[in-house]
Amino acid sequence: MDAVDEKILDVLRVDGRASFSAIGRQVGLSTNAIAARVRRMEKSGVIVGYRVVLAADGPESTAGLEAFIDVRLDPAEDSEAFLAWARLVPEIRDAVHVTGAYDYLLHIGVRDTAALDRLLRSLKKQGGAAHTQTRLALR
Amino acid sequence: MDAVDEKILDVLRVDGRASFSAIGRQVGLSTNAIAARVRRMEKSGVIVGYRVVLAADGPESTAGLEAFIDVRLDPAEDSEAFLAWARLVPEIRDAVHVTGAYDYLLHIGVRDTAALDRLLRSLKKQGGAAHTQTRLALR
DNA sequence: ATCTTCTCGTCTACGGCATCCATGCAGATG
DNA sequence: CATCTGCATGGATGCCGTAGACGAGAAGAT
Repeated sequence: MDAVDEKILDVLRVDGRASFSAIGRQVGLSTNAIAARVRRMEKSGVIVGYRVVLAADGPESTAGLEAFIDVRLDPAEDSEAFLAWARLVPEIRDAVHVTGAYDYLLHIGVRDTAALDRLLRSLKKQGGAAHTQTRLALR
Repeated sequence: MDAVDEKILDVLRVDGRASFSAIGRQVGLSTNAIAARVRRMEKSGVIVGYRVVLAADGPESTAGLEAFIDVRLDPAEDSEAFLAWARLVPEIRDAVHVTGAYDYLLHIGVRDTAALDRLLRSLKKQGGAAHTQTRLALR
């Protein structure tokens, strides 16, 4: 993580699909050097992933519904894998491993109850949640 | 925005750098068809952009101890008064009125367990909490 | 029914991009 | 001094993205 890596991240923050050669032109390095650096940051965990930003379900923009979801994972599910998955779901603002009867506490923002329903389904199907409990925010 | 577009977005939500041909393989369309659909969604504003997701962007990295406290208020306690009190306590990052068995969910950050103990005491004495349940964050 | 037109897909060709491998070059280490 | 390691470049190769030509199906007018 040096100044060049920061420059690369600056580019990727604005355009997550920027090609390695385009990044290279901006920071003054070859395509290969950029690819190697990005690979390294992906492996070391600095870069968690990439995601599309949508107008429809941005966390703040149209979050009509805010909620907290307690999640108990399936015993077979890997905790790290769940966290990695959760970070890539735009509706999930934050996911925290906590003590108590449940494993994770999720802070989420969705547009409506239909979106909440979809999120809960994918939590069980793709996230590996064995049991969930949802509490709506009433702010 | 039909079912195919949704499928494309599902892929891009998980991997914002997925190639058009890779998406095409998953949804059963040609590279060209995917590119055209993505272009259309970008132009129409459904897709705002693409961002890299960094590990360092978490809201964390501050206090030594982070926790979530479920609070059930004394029936005599006024909800608004509790909120007003909570806002003045620096350790309380956020207080949200929620549905469920408890009234409020507090997100707090303290230096150590001693500070947590002090906070819990004042919650009951000055905050008017009838019952609390604390879950430590394990990040 | 036929023709027009619009939409949305595939197929093909070509230029650009990513990847693999070889290489050069500094600085640290024996 | 020799060598190892990290990090860059440059070239070869194959995949990806783009653009244009073309076909299939739906809707509407004559």
